[in-house]
Amino acid sequence: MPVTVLLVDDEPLVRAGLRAVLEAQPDIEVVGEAADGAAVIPLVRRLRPDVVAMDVRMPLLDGIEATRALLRTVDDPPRILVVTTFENDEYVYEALRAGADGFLLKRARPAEIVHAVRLIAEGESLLFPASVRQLAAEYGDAGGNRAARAVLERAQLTEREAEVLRLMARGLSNAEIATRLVVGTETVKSHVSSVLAKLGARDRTQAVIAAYESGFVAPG
Amino acid sequence: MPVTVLLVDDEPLVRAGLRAVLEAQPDIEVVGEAADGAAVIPLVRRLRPDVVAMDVRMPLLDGIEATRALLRTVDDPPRILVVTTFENDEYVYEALRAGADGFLLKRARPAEIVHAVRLIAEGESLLFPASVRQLAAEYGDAGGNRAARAVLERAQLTEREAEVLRLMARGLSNAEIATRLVVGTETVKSHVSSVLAKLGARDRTQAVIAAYESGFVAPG
DNA sequence: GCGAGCCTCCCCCGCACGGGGGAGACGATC
DNA sequence: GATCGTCTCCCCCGTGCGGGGGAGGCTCGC
Repeated sequence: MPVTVLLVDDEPLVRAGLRAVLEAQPDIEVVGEAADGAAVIPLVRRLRPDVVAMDVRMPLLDGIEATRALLRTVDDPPRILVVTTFENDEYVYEALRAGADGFLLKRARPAEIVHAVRLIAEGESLLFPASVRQLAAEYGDAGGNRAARAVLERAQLTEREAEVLRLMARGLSNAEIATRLVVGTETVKSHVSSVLAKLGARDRTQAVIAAYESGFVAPG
Repeated sequence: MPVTVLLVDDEPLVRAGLRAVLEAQPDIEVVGEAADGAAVIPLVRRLRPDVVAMDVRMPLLDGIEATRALLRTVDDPPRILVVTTFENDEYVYEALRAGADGFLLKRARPAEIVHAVRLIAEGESLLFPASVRQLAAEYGDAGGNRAARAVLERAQLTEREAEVLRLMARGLSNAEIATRLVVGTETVKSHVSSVLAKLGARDRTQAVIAAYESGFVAPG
């Protein structure tokens, strides 16, 4: 069964673009569109999409409020992928706090967009978009850590996972962490994988960066 | 030809211990001992050791001053390995600033001591002793970043290496860094290796940690 | 002119890492 | 009692990573 997607954006052009990109994939199906946040809830109830790709900045009801409303009022709500134009849009972080599962730049390449939808649909997070952070930093991002903070708030690491992340952030290898925690390396790998998935990090380096950026660990 | 080592420590017991550990190695030779910093310079001139393993806290002339004096007055000075009892000894960081090449805990296991001497002799740095940082953190290290700061001061990264480290600290892979810098991945690997060597880091994760701890990159 | 340092690229190679599965044990919750 | 989440451990497998070499071209300073 294909991944079903509902597009929510006030610009028809963007909706058309997303539709074209996504429908080119055999395993992704765009089941509906909405032009503003207010129309989302009834549509979700009727169409039951797996993923809602939602713009943040919209008239009437913005992406943040729409996200809150969705999660509050709909049973078994869809996964929410926030779409934004700007790499350092504080609305995005608000949306993540509200419960969105990931975010995506409109200028992303088609392959990235497709990848993001698939990941989100699989229940993964998409919270460490390196490209976003790079761009943000290049443009003098003064609040990049807001994103990371939102990440860890939403990450919901278990106690053990948090412990593992702390040790990763001290530079320990999986084997060293295993020794330290008196468990097998396979166990550590399992925890590390969970941490990476929850943070949306690709590798341990990115996870450690997220830990620093979020204040989960602090220099000094 | 073996690595020649001069031991400098005011405690005979420590000297004897280091000698026993080091001389057990076929490729390491202890060529002399000194009980305080003042005796070091003439001994170094006469014995020309590859490595001086030097205590920091000594009567008359401490390890910091002895290090400064050595580097100032001796041509082709030996590599200096600072030996310390305490994991968070600010004298050590002073010594690193003065020009020491690495530091070592007295409580380290023999294999680690041997390893440290060999590394130092080969011209490598030993500036990211994870064990030290771990212990320091466990004991409530409030100034652990002093060590890291000293590291980067001494690391003497080239412009390119610094650039690569910055990108590593943004979570980029070697391939991504290569694309960004418009060079080959082999080139990036070469720079990364240099960075790791200069920082005494074992892998990119540790390098990124050092970057954060030193303030080379900052969260937010 | 010549060397030193830097940047660039190349080779081989071992291994830790991370993805993708699964599975048993335990406690809490329903 | 059944279910869920967590923690634990296991398998296979591809590959990015890092160590170990080397080498050519460039600029700078002696």
